[in-house]
Amino acid sequence: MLNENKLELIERIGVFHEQRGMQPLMGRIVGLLLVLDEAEATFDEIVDYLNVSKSAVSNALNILQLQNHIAYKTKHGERKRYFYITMDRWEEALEKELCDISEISTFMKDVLKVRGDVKPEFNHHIQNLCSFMEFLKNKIPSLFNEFKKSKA
Amino acid sequence: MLNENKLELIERIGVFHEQRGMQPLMGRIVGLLLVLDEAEATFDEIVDYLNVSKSAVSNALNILQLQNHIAYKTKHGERKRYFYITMDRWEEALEKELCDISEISTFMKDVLKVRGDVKPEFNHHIQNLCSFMEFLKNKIPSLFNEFKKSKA
DNA sequence: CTGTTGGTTCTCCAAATAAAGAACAAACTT
DNA sequence: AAGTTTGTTCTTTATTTGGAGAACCAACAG
Repeated sequence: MLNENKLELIERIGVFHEQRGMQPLMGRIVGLLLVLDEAEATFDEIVDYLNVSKSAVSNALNILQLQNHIAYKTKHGERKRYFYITMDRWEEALEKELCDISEISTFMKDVLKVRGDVKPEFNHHIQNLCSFMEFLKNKIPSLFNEFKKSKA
Repeated sequence: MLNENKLELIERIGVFHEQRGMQPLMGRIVGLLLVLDEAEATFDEIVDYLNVSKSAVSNALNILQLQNHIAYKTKHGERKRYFYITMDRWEEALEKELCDISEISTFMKDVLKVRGDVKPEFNHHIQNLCSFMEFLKNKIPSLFNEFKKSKA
């Protein structure tokens, strides 16, 4: 059993991810795998800790794997899968998030294409937003670099 | 009536926002207000263009206003409201989005608090993620500045 | 005060989601 | 070959969501 702190934190993490489009159980599994000291759990452990059905866990784990949020390893002599969060790739995940946002500019460009010139100021704001998105996207790698340097 | 291009673009914009947690009609209204040459529409126009019920529009418009995505103005001698996207504040909106993401670090810090030291490497990755989030958050204002300078 | 315009609120319903549970299957054990 | 472990898949079900439609209301017009 998990203590109250951990349980509550799992729920918070669950809700956070839920609000970004994950289905509820997926977010909770992410929370669980973050909170467990060993940072991993088997299928059955997940079922027990979160008190949900096997089918729900099976489904959630598969989606999480497809989205590269988790992976699993096996241990010698065991058939069980040990699922864990691919924390070593947080940069990738975060970069994806950021690029995701800057996807706004792809459709904003299309907005500009279909808009007439009745509201030049409005159009100009859209232009600016697009430009900034470009700017930001290009900037991301150097942000990571700069960060790494500041750590060294 | 809107042409095929605009209609399709409205749907794309709708889906984009839907995936980030807006209810369907809200996203479509945002699309409509972006795509219309006048960049504004009355309540009834929205009902007609999108072919939905007044109740749905009323509800969606209220939420969009609460979230500061849209606003309305009135015109002399008319009672009608002209709703429009507050495009002049795209920086604010974007900054909010970015801060929203970096909210990850608030619960990641709590994760570190409850985690033991069994997996120091895992913990270290979390540390790094948190640090980068801080770094990014602090960097946002100077990114806007740098962008403005590059435009001038 | 009666009708009209512009919008809101309330009740109901259809569709989508997400999970339960049971049956199933593959791989390994004995 | 009979059972166990480790999941998966399929069917059913409870809950949530999102929008329709009608009744309602406030402001103004004649």
